[in-house]
Amino acid sequence: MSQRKALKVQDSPFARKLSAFVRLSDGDLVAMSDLYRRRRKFAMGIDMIHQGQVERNAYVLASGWACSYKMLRSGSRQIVDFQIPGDFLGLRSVLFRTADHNVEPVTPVLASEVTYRDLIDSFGKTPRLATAVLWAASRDEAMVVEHLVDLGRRSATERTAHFLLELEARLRLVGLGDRKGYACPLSQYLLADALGLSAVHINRVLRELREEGLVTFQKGNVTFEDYDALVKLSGFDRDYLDHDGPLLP
Amino acid sequence: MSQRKALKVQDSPFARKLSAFVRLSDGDLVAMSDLYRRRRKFAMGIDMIHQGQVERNAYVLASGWACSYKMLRSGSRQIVDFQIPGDFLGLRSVLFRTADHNVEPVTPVLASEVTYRDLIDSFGKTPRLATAVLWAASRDEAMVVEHLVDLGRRSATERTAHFLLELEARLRLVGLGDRKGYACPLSQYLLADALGLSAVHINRVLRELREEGLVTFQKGNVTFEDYDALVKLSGFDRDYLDHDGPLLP
DNA sequence: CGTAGCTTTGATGTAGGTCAAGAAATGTGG
DNA sequence: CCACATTTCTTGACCTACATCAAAGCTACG
Repeated sequence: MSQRKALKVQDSPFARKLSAFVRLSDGDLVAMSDLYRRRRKFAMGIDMIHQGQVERNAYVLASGWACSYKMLRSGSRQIVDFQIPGDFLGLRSVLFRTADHNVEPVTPVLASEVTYRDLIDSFGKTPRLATAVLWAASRDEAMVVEHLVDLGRRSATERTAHFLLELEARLRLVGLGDRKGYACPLSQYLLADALGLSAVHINRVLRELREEGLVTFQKGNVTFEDYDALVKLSGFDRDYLDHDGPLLP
Repeated sequence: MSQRKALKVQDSPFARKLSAFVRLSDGDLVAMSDLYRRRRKFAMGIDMIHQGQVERNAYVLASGWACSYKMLRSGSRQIVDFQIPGDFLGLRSVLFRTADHNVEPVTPVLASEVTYRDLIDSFGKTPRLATAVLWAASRDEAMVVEHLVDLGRRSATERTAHFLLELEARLRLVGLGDRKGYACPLSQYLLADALGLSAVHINRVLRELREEGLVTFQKGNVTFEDYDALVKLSGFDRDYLDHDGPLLP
Protein backbone atom coordinates (compact mmCIF):
# COMPACT_ATOMS: atom_id res chain seq x y z
CA MET A 1 0.00 0.00 0.00
CA SER A 2 2.57 2.52 1.07
CA GLN A 3 4.64 1.14 -1.76
CA ARG A 4 1.90 2.06 -4.19
CA LYS A 5 1.68 5.47 -2.60
CA ALA A 6 5.39 6.03 -2.89
CA LEU A 7 5.43 5.17 -6.54
CA LYS A 8 2.60 7.52 -7.17
CA VAL A 9 4.42 10.36 -5.42
CA GLN A 10 7.58 9.61 -7.32
CA ASP A 11 5.73 10.31 -10.52
CA SER A 12 4.47 13.69 -9.35
CA PRO A 13 6.11 16.80 -10.76
CA PHE A 14 7.08 17.89 -7.25
CA ALA A 15 8.97 14.70 -6.47
CA ARG A 16 10.65 14.90 -9.83
CA LYS A 17 11.71 18.43 -9.08
CA LEU A 18 13.13 17.69 -5.64
CA SER A 19 14.87 14.58 -6.94
CA ALA A 20 16.96 16.86 -9.11
CA PHE A 21 18.50 18.23 -5.95
CA VAL A 22 18.61 15.41 -3.44
CA ARG A 23 18.32 11.67 -3.95
CA LEU A 24 15.17 10.72 -2.07
CA SER A 25 14.81 7.39 -0.29
CA ASP A 26 11.58 5.40 -0.17
CA GLY A 27 11.07 6.77 3.33
CA ASP A 28 11.43 10.30 2.04
CA LEU A 29 8.91 9.60 -0.68
CA VAL A 30 6.39 8.20 1.77
CA ALA A 31 6.82 11.25 3.97
CA MET A 32 6.23 13.39 0.92
CA SER A 33 3.01 11.61 0.20
CA ASP A 34 1.65 13.18 3.39
CA LEU A 35 2.10 16.48 1.65
CA TYR A 36 -0.20 15.33 -1.08
CA ARG A 37 -3.43 14.64 0.67
CA ARG A 38 -5.65 17.62 0.02
CA ARG A 39 -6.23 18.37 -3.63
CA ARG A 40 -7.92 21.68 -4.32
CA LYS A 41 -9.27 23.46 -7.36
CA PHE A 42 -8.99 27.21 -7.87
CA ALA A 43 -10.90 29.22 -10.42
CA MET A 44 -9.49 32.37 -11.94
CA GLY A 45 -10.10 35.51 -9.95
CA ILE A 46 -9.84 34.07 -6.45
CA ASP A 47 -6.53 34.44 -4.67
CA MET A 48 -4.95 31.22 -3.48
CA ILE A 49 -2.92 33.22 -0.97
CA HIS A 50 -3.28 36.85 -0.04
CA GLN A 51 -1.00 39.30 1.66
CA GLY A 52 -1.52 39.42 5.42
CA GLN A 53 -3.37 36.14 5.70
CA VAL A 54 -2.56 34.12 8.83
CA GLU A 55 -3.54 30.66 7.65
CA ARG A 56 -0.20 29.13 6.99
CA ASN A 57 -0.53 27.05 3.91
CA ALA A 58 1.22 26.59 0.63
CA TYR A 59 0.55 24.54 -2.46
CA VAL A 60 2.24 22.37 -4.98
CA LEU A 61 0.88 23.11 -8.42
CA ALA A 62 -0.48 20.03 -10.17
CA SER A 63 -1.85 21.75 -13.26
CA GLY A 64 -2.40 25.28 -14.51
CA TRP A 65 -0.36 28.45 -14.02
CA ALA A 66 -0.36 30.93 -11.14
CA CYS A 67 1.43 34.16 -10.38
CA SER A 68 2.70 35.67 -7.14
CA TYR A 69 2.62 39.42 -6.86
CA LYS A 70 2.63 42.44 -4.59
CA MET A 71 0.28 45.42 -4.76
CA LEU A 72 1.36 49.00 -4.12
CA ARG A 73 -0.80 51.73 -2.64
CA SER A 74 -0.71 53.47 -5.99
CA GLY A 75 -2.73 50.58 -7.38
CA SER A 76 0.03 49.28 -9.59
CA ARG A 77 1.27 45.79 -9.06
CA GLN A 78 4.47 43.88 -9.54
CA ILE A 79 4.37 40.23 -10.44
CA VAL A 80 7.31 38.53 -8.78
CA ASP A 81 7.11 35.17 -10.47
CA PHE A 82 4.90 32.78 -12.35
CA GLN A 83 4.37 29.24 -11.13
CA ILE A 84 4.05 26.35 -13.49
CA PRO A 85 3.13 22.70 -12.79
CA GLY A 86 5.48 21.18 -10.23
CA ASP A 87 6.32 24.47 -8.60
CA PHE A 88 6.04 25.05 -4.89
CA LEU A 89 4.01 28.14 -4.19
CA GLY A 90 3.65 30.26 -1.10
CA LEU A 91 6.55 28.75 0.83
CA ARG A 92 7.16 32.03 2.62
CA SER A 93 3.53 32.14 3.66
CA VAL A 94 3.90 28.81 5.50
CA LEU A 95 7.21 29.71 7.03
CA PHE A 96 6.26 33.19 8.24
CA ARG A 97 3.42 34.25 10.45
CA THR A 98 1.64 36.19 7.79
CA ALA A 99 1.91 36.07 4.02
CA ASP A 100 3.91 38.89 2.46
CA HIS A 101 2.55 38.44 -1.04
CA ASN A 102 -0.45 37.33 -3.07
CA VAL A 103 -0.83 34.34 -5.32
CA GLU A 104 -3.49 34.24 -7.99
CA PRO A 105 -4.36 31.62 -10.58
CA VAL A 106 -3.62 32.63 -14.16
CA THR A 107 -5.60 29.69 -15.49
CA PRO A 108 -7.87 27.29 -13.60
CA VAL A 109 -5.58 25.53 -11.18
CA LEU A 110 -5.35 22.16 -9.50
CA ALA A 111 -3.06 22.11 -6.48
CA SER A 112 -2.16 20.07 -3.41
CA GLU A 113 -2.38 21.91 -0.15
CA VAL A 114 0.58 21.82 2.23
CA THR A 115 -0.01 23.06 5.75
CA TYR A 116 2.50 24.29 8.26
CA ARG A 117 2.07 21.10 10.29
CA ASP A 118 2.52 18.86 7.27
CA LEU A 119 5.75 20.56 6.43
CA ILE A 120 7.27 20.73 9.89
CA ASP A 121 6.25 17.15 10.63
CA SER A 122 7.79 15.84 7.47
CA PHE A 123 10.99 17.78 8.15
CA GLY A 124 11.15 16.12 11.55
CA LYS A 125 10.67 12.68 10.05
CA THR A 126 13.03 13.03 7.13
CA PRO A 127 15.69 15.71 7.49
CA ARG A 128 16.75 15.24 3.91
CA LEU A 129 13.45 16.66 2.85
CA ALA A 130 14.26 19.92 4.63
CA THR A 131 17.51 20.08 2.72
CA ALA A 132 15.74 19.34 -0.54
CA VAL A 133 13.21 22.10 0.09
CA LEU A 134 16.06 24.49 0.95
CA TRP A 135 17.56 23.63 -2.41
CA ALA A 136 14.33 24.17 -4.27
CA ALA A 137 13.81 27.48 -2.49
CA SER A 138 17.31 28.54 -3.46
CA ARG A 139 16.66 27.77 -7.09
CA ASP A 140 13.54 29.88 -6.91
CA GLU A 141 15.57 32.65 -5.38
CA ALA A 142 18.07 32.39 -8.22
CA MET A 143 15.19 33.02 -10.60
CA VAL A 144 13.95 35.99 -8.64
CA VAL A 145 17.48 37.39 -8.67
CA GLU A 146 17.71 37.04 -12.42
CA HIS A 147 14.35 38.72 -12.71
CA LEU A 148 15.67 41.55 -10.55
CA VAL A 149 18.58 42.00 -12.94
CA ASP A 150 16.03 42.18 -15.75
CA LEU A 151 14.21 45.03 -14.09
CA GLY A 152 17.29 46.89 -12.99
CA ARG A 153 19.62 46.73 -15.93
CA ARG A 154 18.06 45.33 -19.07
CA SER A 155 16.17 47.24 -21.75
CA ALA A 156 12.52 46.42 -22.40
CA THR A 157 13.46 44.29 -25.40
CA GLU A 158 16.24 42.34 -23.71
CA ARG A 159 14.06 41.86 -20.68
CA THR A 160 11.13 40.50 -22.62
CA ALA A 161 13.33 38.16 -24.64
CA HIS A 162 15.08 36.98 -21.50
CA PHE A 163 11.80 36.31 -19.80
CA LEU A 164 10.36 34.27 -22.67
CA LEU A 165 13.54 32.19 -22.78
CA GLU A 166 13.51 31.58 -19.06
CA LEU A 167 9.95 30.32 -19.24
CA GLU A 168 10.92 27.96 -22.02
CA ALA A 169 13.79 26.57 -19.95
CA ARG A 170 11.52 26.02 -16.96
CA LEU A 171 8.73 24.47 -18.99
CA ARG A 172 11.16 22.17 -20.74
CA LEU A 173 12.23 20.77 -17.37
CA VAL A 174 8.67 19.54 -16.79
CA GLY A 175 8.12 18.48 -20.38
CA LEU A 176 5.84 21.33 -21.40
CA GLY A 177 7.98 23.03 -24.01
CA ASP A 178 11.05 22.91 -26.21
CA ARG A 179 13.11 25.29 -28.27
CA LYS A 180 10.36 25.44 -30.86
CA GLY A 181 8.01 27.06 -28.35
CA TYR A 182 5.30 26.42 -25.75
CA ALA A 183 1.71 27.09 -24.80
CA CYS A 184 1.56 30.28 -22.78
CA PRO A 185 -1.67 31.46 -21.14
CA LEU A 186 -0.36 34.90 -20.18
CA SER A 187 -2.00 38.11 -21.32
CA GLN A 188 0.08 41.12 -22.27
CA TYR A 189 -1.16 42.80 -19.09
CA LEU A 190 0.35 40.03 -16.98
CA LEU A 191 3.56 40.25 -18.93
CA ALA A 192 3.64 44.00 -18.33
CA ASP A 193 3.15 43.62 -14.59
CA ALA A 194 5.91 41.04 -14.45
CA LEU A 195 8.39 43.03 -16.51
CA GLY A 196 7.75 46.41 -14.92
CA LEU A 197 6.50 47.91 -18.17
CA SER A 198 3.21 49.24 -19.47
CA ALA A 199 0.96 46.94 -21.45
CA VAL A 200 1.19 49.31 -24.39
CA HIS A 201 4.93 49.12 -24.46
CA ILE A 202 4.98 45.34 -24.14
CA ASN A 203 2.80 45.23 -27.18
CA ARG A 204 5.28 47.31 -29.15
CA VAL A 205 8.20 45.21 -28.00
CA LEU A 206 6.43 42.00 -28.99
CA ARG A 207 5.65 43.43 -32.39
CA GLU A 208 9.28 44.35 -32.87
CA LEU A 209 10.47 40.89 -31.85
CA ARG A 210 7.95 39.37 -34.24
CA GLU A 211 8.92 41.64 -37.13
CA GLU A 212 12.59 40.89 -36.54
CA GLY A 213 11.72 37.22 -36.97
CA LEU A 214 12.75 36.25 -33.44
CA VAL A 215 9.66 35.15 -31.47
CA THR A 216 5.93 35.16 -31.88
CA PHE A 217 3.70 35.65 -28.86
CA GLN A 218 0.17 35.09 -30.07
CA LYS A 219 -3.02 33.21 -29.42
CA GLY A 220 -1.71 31.66 -26.23
CA ASN A 221 1.45 30.39 -27.88
CA VAL A 222 5.07 31.37 -27.83
CA THR A 223 6.92 30.29 -30.95
CA PHE A 224 10.64 30.80 -31.33
CA GLU A 225 11.53 31.74 -34.88
CA ASP A 226 15.21 32.21 -34.09
CA TYR A 227 16.12 30.80 -30.71
CA ASP A 228 19.84 31.44 -30.93
CA ALA A 229 19.50 35.04 -32.00
CA LEU A 230 17.15 35.59 -29.07
CA VAL A 231 19.64 34.09 -26.64
CA LYS A 232 22.30 36.39 -28.04
CA LEU A 233 20.08 39.45 -27.88
CA SER A 234 19.05 38.90 -24.28
CA GLY A 235 22.28 37.52 -22.88
CA PHE A 236 20.36 34.53 -21.55
CA ASP A 237 22.48 32.01 -19.69
CA ARG A 238 20.56 29.04 -18.39
CA ASP A 239 23.22 28.01 -15.88
CA TYR A 240 21.20 29.34 -12.98
CA LEU A 241 18.41 26.90 -13.79
CA ASP A 242 20.32 23.73 -14.57
CA HIS A 243 21.67 21.43 -11.93
CA ASP A 244 21.70 18.08 -13.64
CA GLY A 245 21.70 15.17 -11.24
CA PRO A 246 21.22 15.14 -7.49
CA LEU A 247 23.58 17.43 -5.64
CA LEU A 248 23.24 15.48 -2.43
CA PRO A 249 23.91 11.79 -3.12
CA MET B 1 35.23 23.43 26.77
CA SER B 2 32.43 22.78 24.34
CA GLN B 3 30.28 24.70 26.77
CA ARG B 4 32.54 27.72 26.40
CA LYS B 5 32.44 27.28 22.67
CA ALA B 6 28.67 27.14 22.64
CA LEU B 7 28.35 30.29 24.67
CA LYS B 8 30.67 32.06 22.34
CA VAL B 9 28.62 31.03 19.35
CA GLN B 10 25.43 32.08 21.04
CA ASP B 11 26.79 35.59 21.21
CA SER B 12 27.62 35.73 17.53
CA PRO B 13 25.39 37.75 15.24
CA PHE B 14 24.67 34.65 13.20
CA ALA B 15 23.37 32.64 16.16
CA ARG B 16 21.30 35.63 17.21
CA LYS B 17 19.83 35.82 13.77
CA LEU B 18 18.94 32.15 13.49
CA SER B 19 17.55 32.16 17.02
CA ALA B 20 14.93 34.58 15.80
CA PHE B 21 13.56 31.80 13.64
CA VAL B 22 14.14 28.57 15.51
CA ARG B 23 14.93 27.94 19.16
CA LEU B 24 18.36 26.36 19.11
CA SER B 25 19.39 23.69 21.61
CA ASP B 26 22.88 23.46 23.10
CA GLY B 27 23.56 20.67 20.63
CA ASP B 28 22.53 22.91 17.78
CA LEU B 29 24.84 25.62 19.04
CA VAL B 30 27.78 23.26 19.29
CA ALA B 31 27.11 22.06 15.76
CA MET B 32 27.06 25.68 14.69
CA SER B 33 30.43 26.30 16.25
CA ASP B 34 31.84 23.98 13.59
CA LEU B 35 30.73 26.53 11.09
CA TYR B 36 32.89 29.10 12.78
CA ARG B 37 36.35 27.74 12.53
CA ARG B 38 38.03 29.60 9.75
CA ARG B 39 38.09 33.35 10.14
CA ARG B 40 39.17 35.26 7.08
CA LYS B 41 39.91 38.87 6.25
CA PHE B 42 39.02 40.44 2.91
CA ALA B 43 40.32 43.73 1.63
CA MET B 44 38.31 45.92 -0.70
CA GLY B 45 38.65 45.10 -4.36
CA ILE B 46 39.01 41.32 -4.10
CA ASP B 47 35.88 39.25 -4.64
CA MET B 48 34.93 36.93 -1.82
CA ILE B 49 32.92 34.87 -4.29
CA HIS B 50 32.85 35.15 -8.05
CA GLN B 51 30.43 33.95 -10.67
CA GLY B 52 31.31 30.53 -12.03
CA GLN B 53 33.65 29.55 -9.24
CA VAL B 54 33.48 25.89 -8.26
CA GLU B 55 34.84 26.09 -4.74
CA ARG B 56 31.69 25.74 -2.73
CA ASN B 57 32.00 28.05 0.19
CA ALA B 58 30.00 30.73 1.87
CA TYR B 59 30.63 33.12 4.72
CA VAL B 60 29.01 34.60 7.75
CA LEU B 61 29.86 38.26 8.00
CA ALA B 62 31.45 39.19 11.31
CA SER B 63 32.21 42.81 10.55
CA GLY B 64 32.09 45.14 7.58
CA TRP B 65 29.71 45.35 4.63
CA ALA B 66 29.65 43.39 1.38
CA CYS B 67 27.49 43.37 -1.72
CA SER B 68 26.34 40.59 -4.04
CA TYR B 69 25.92 41.47 -7.68
CA LYS B 70 25.72 40.25 -11.24
CA MET B 71 27.54 41.65 -14.24
CA LEU B 72 26.05 41.96 -17.71
CA ARG B 73 27.95 41.70 -20.98
CA SER B 74 27.25 45.37 -21.54
CA GLY B 75 29.50 46.11 -18.58
CA SER B 76 26.74 47.41 -16.35
CA ARG B 77 26.08 45.66 -13.11
CA GLN B 78 23.14 45.07 -10.82
CA ILE B 79 23.70 44.84 -7.10
CA VAL B 80 21.24 42.33 -5.72
CA ASP B 81 21.73 42.93 -2.04
CA PHE B 82 24.07 44.30 0.58
CA GLN B 83 25.24 42.15 3.45
CA ILE B 84 25.74 43.56 6.92
CA PRO B 85 27.25 41.92 10.01
CA GLY B 86 25.43 38.71 10.89
CA ASP B 87 24.30 38.04 7.35
CA PHE B 88 24.88 34.76 5.58
CA LEU B 89 26.51 35.33 2.24
CA GLY B 90 26.87 33.14 -0.79
CA LEU B 91 24.46 30.42 0.33
CA ARG B 92 23.58 29.64 -3.27
CA SER B 93 27.24 29.24 -4.08
CA VAL B 94 27.55 26.44 -1.51
CA LEU B 95 24.32 24.79 -2.50
CA PHE B 96 24.89 24.84 -6.25
CA ARG B 97 27.77 23.50 -8.26
CA THR B 98 28.94 26.86 -9.41
CA ALA B 99 28.29 30.33 -8.05
CA ASP B 100 25.72 32.34 -10.01
CA HIS B 101 26.75 35.72 -8.63
CA ASN B 102 29.67 37.72 -7.24
CA VAL B 103 30.23 39.00 -3.75
CA GLU B 104 32.58 41.87 -3.08
CA PRO B 105 33.54 43.65 0.13
CA VAL B 106 32.29 47.22 0.39
CA THR B 107 34.53 47.87 3.38
CA PRO B 108 37.30 45.71 4.80
CA VAL B 109 35.55 42.54 5.92
CA LEU B 110 36.01 39.91 8.58
CA ALA B 111 34.09 36.71 7.89
CA SER B 112 33.84 33.07 8.94
CA GLU B 113 34.14 30.60 6.14
CA VAL B 114 31.51 27.87 5.76
CA THR B 115 32.28 25.05 3.38
CA TYR B 116 29.93 22.67 1.67
CA ARG B 117 31.04 19.84 3.97
CA ASP B 118 30.59 21.95 7.11
CA LEU B 119 27.08 22.76 6.13
CA ILE B 120 25.94 19.33 5.00
CA ASP B 121 27.56 17.69 8.02
CA SER B 122 25.87 20.04 10.44
CA PHE B 123 22.52 19.52 8.74
CA GLY B 124 22.98 15.79 9.22
CA LYS B 125 23.80 16.20 12.88
CA THR B 126 21.10 18.69 13.73
CA PRO B 127 18.15 18.79 11.38
CA ARG B 128 16.79 21.87 13.10
CA LEU B 129 19.70 23.80 11.73
CA ALA B 130 18.60 23.01 8.18
CA THR B 131 15.18 24.37 9.01
CA ALA B 132 16.70 27.48 10.55
CA VAL B 133 18.82 28.10 7.49
CA LEU B 134 15.76 27.59 5.28
CA TRP B 135 14.05 30.28 7.32
CA ALA B 136 16.95 32.68 7.08
CA ALA B 137 17.17 32.09 3.34
CA SER B 138 13.46 32.81 3.05
CA ARG B 139 13.84 36.10 4.87
CA ASP B 140 16.60 37.03 2.49
CA GLU B 141 14.36 36.12 -0.40
CA ALA B 142 11.64 38.36 1.03
CA MET B 143 14.11 41.23 0.89
CA VAL B 144 15.11 40.46 -2.67
CA VAL B 145 11.43 40.38 -3.60
CA GLU B 146 10.84 43.78 -2.06
CA HIS B 147 13.88 45.04 -3.92
CA LEU B 148 12.39 43.67 -7.11
CA VAL B 149 9.21 45.63 -6.47
CA ASP B 150 11.40 48.71 -6.00
CA LEU B 151 12.93 48.27 -9.41
CA GLY B 152 9.75 47.33 -11.19
CA ARG B 153 7.17 49.71 -9.86
CA ARG B 154 8.58 52.50 -7.71
CA SER B 155 9.89 55.87 -8.87
CA ALA B 156 13.53 56.78 -8.27
CA THR B 157 12.59 58.82 -5.20
CA GLU B 158 10.31 56.22 -3.60
CA ARG B 159 12.85 53.55 -4.36
CA THR B 160 15.73 55.41 -2.77
CA ALA B 161 13.71 56.28 0.32
CA HIS B 162 12.50 52.70 0.61
CA PHE B 163 16.00 51.39 0.34
CA LEU B 164 17.40 53.68 3.03
CA LEU B 165 14.58 52.70 5.36
CA GLU B 166 15.08 49.01 4.75
CA LEU B 167 18.75 49.31 5.62
CA GLU B 168 17.83 51.09 8.83
CA ALA B 169 15.45 48.29 9.78
CA ARG B 170 18.06 45.64 9.11
CA LEU B 171 20.83 47.49 10.93
CA ARG B 172 18.58 48.09 13.89
CA LEU B 173 18.09 44.33 14.27
CA VAL B 174 21.83 43.95 14.85
CA GLY B 175 22.14 47.09 16.95
CA LEU B 176 23.86 49.23 14.35
CA GLY B 177 21.23 51.90 13.80
CA ASP B 178 18.01 53.49 14.94
CA ARG B 179 15.41 55.86 13.57
CA LYS B 180 17.82 58.74 13.94
CA GLY B 181 20.17 57.19 11.39
CA TYR B 182 23.18 54.96 10.87
CA ALA B 183 26.74 54.79 9.55
CA CYS B 184 26.63 53.87 5.88
CA PRO B 185 29.81 53.15 3.92
CA LEU B 186 28.12 53.09 0.50
CA SER B 187 29.15 55.38 -2.33
CA GLN B 188 26.57 56.88 -4.65
CA TYR B 189 27.86 54.58 -7.36
CA LEU B 190 27.01 51.54 -5.27
CA LEU B 191 23.61 52.98 -4.52
CA ALA B 192 23.05 53.53 -8.23
CA ASP B 193 23.97 49.95 -9.12
CA ALA B 194 21.67 48.64 -6.44
CA LEU B 195 18.71 50.80 -7.40
CA GLY B 196 19.01 50.42 -11.15
CA LEU B 197 19.68 54.13 -11.67
CA SER B 198 22.59 56.23 -12.86
CA ALA B 199 24.92 57.72 -10.28
CA VAL B 200 24.03 61.18 -11.55
CA HIS B 201 20.36 60.64 -10.98
CA ILE B 202 20.91 59.19 -7.52
CA ASN B 203 22.76 62.33 -6.65
CA ARG B 204 19.83 64.48 -7.72
CA VAL B 205 17.35 62.32 -5.81
CA LEU B 206 19.48 62.55 -2.68
CA ARG B 207 19.67 66.30 -3.01
CA GLU B 208 15.91 66.50 -3.34
CA LEU B 209 15.35 64.31 -0.28
CA ARG B 210 17.81 66.45 1.65
CA GLU B 211 16.23 69.74 0.55
CA GLU B 212 12.80 68.43 1.47
CA GLY B 213 14.12 67.86 4.97
CA LEU B 214 13.62 64.08 4.84
CA VAL B 215 17.03 62.35 4.93
CA THR B 216 20.65 63.28 4.63
CA PHE B 217 23.09 60.91 2.97
CA GLN B 218 26.54 62.40 3.50
CA LYS B 219 30.02 61.65 4.67
CA GLY B 220 29.27 58.02 5.33
CA ASN B 221 26.20 58.72 7.39
CA VAL B 222 22.49 58.45 6.83
CA THR B 223 20.49 60.79 9.05
CA PHE B 224 16.72 60.76 9.09
CA GLU B 225 15.33 64.25 9.44
CA ASP B 226 11.72 63.12 9.14
CA TYR B 227 11.41 59.37 9.48
CA ASP B 228 7.62 59.23 9.35
CA ALA B 229 7.32 61.37 6.26
CA LEU B 230 9.85 59.13 4.57
CA VAL B 231 7.88 56.03 5.46
CA LYS B 232 4.79 57.63 4.03
CA LEU B 233 6.55 58.75 0.86
CA SER B 234 8.00 55.33 0.12
CA GLY B 235 5.17 53.12 1.34
CA PHE B 236 7.64 51.25 3.50
CA ASP B 237 6.13 48.42 5.51
CA ARG B 238 8.59 46.57 7.69
CA ASP B 239 6.39 43.50 8.15
CA TYR B 240 8.47 41.47 5.74
CA LEU B 241 11.51 41.90 8.00
CA ASP B 242 10.02 41.35 11.45
CA HIS B 243 9.31 37.95 12.86
CA ASP B 244 9.61 38.52 16.58
CA GLY B 245 10.30 35.37 18.54
CA PRO B 246 11.17 31.90 17.32
CA LEU B 247 8.71 30.51 14.84
CA LEU B 248 9.69 26.95 15.61
CA PRO B 249 9.52 26.39 19.40
C1' DC C 1 50.73 67.74 -2.25
C1' DG C 2 49.35 65.29 -6.19
C1' DT C 3 46.33 62.22 -8.28
C1' DA C 4 42.47 59.17 -8.25
C1' DG C 5 38.08 58.47 -6.79
C1' DC C 6 33.92 60.68 -5.27
C1' DT C 7 30.22 64.31 -5.56
C1' DT C 8 27.73 68.01 -7.68
C1' DT C 9 25.62 70.57 -11.41
C1' DG C 10 24.08 71.93 -16.18
C1' DA C 11 22.62 70.78 -20.96
C1' DT C 12 20.63 67.71 -23.93
C1' DG C 13 18.73 63.12 -25.58
C1' DT C 14 15.65 59.01 -25.43
C1' DA C 15 13.21 54.93 -23.67
C1' DG C 16 9.25 54.09 -22.17
C1' DG C 17 4.79 56.09 -19.96
C1' DT C 18 0.08 57.93 -20.59
C1' DC C 19 -4.06 58.96 -23.04
C1' DA C 20 -7.22 57.82 -26.45
C1' DA C 21 -9.71 55.05 -29.57
C1' DG C 22 -10.58 51.45 -32.82
C1' DA C 23 -10.17 46.36 -34.04
C1' DA C 24 -9.97 41.46 -32.70
C1' DA C 25 -10.77 37.96 -29.87
C1' DT C 26 -13.27 35.65 -26.34
C1' DG C 27 -16.89 34.62 -23.65
C1' DT C 28 -22.08 34.44 -22.23
C1' DG C 29 -26.81 33.98 -22.38
C1' DG C 30 -30.71 33.20 -25.21
C1' DC D 1 -25.44 29.23 -33.35
C1' DC D 2 -26.07 33.97 -33.08
C1' DA D 3 -26.07 38.74 -30.73
C1' DC D 4 -24.08 41.29 -27.37
C1' DA D 5 -20.58 42.32 -23.77
C1' DT D 6 -16.10 42.18 -22.14
C1' DT D 7 -11.65 41.59 -22.23
C1' DT D 8 -7.46 41.78 -24.94
C1' DC D 9 -4.72 43.61 -28.59
C1' DT D 10 -2.98 47.26 -31.62
C1' DT D 11 -1.60 51.72 -33.15
C1' DG D 12 -0.89 56.85 -33.07
C1' DA D 13 0.25 61.31 -30.71
C1' DC D 14 2.34 63.34 -27.11
C1' DC D 15 4.95 63.75 -22.65
C1' DT D 16 8.19 62.86 -18.68
C1' DA D 17 11.49 60.49 -15.89
C1' DC D 18 15.67 59.24 -16.15
C1' DA D 19 20.10 58.48 -19.01
C1' DT D 20 24.18 60.32 -21.02
C1' DC D 21 27.74 63.57 -21.70
C1' DA D 22 30.70 66.96 -19.96
C1' DA D 23 33.16 69.53 -16.66
C1' DA D 24 34.21 71.55 -12.24
C1' DG D 25 34.87 71.24 -7.18
C1' DC D 26 35.83 67.87 -3.14
C1' DT D 27 38.28 64.46 -0.19
C1' DA D 28 41.33 61.50 0.99
C1' DC D 29 45.15 59.13 1.33
C1' DG D 30 49.86 57.33 -0.41
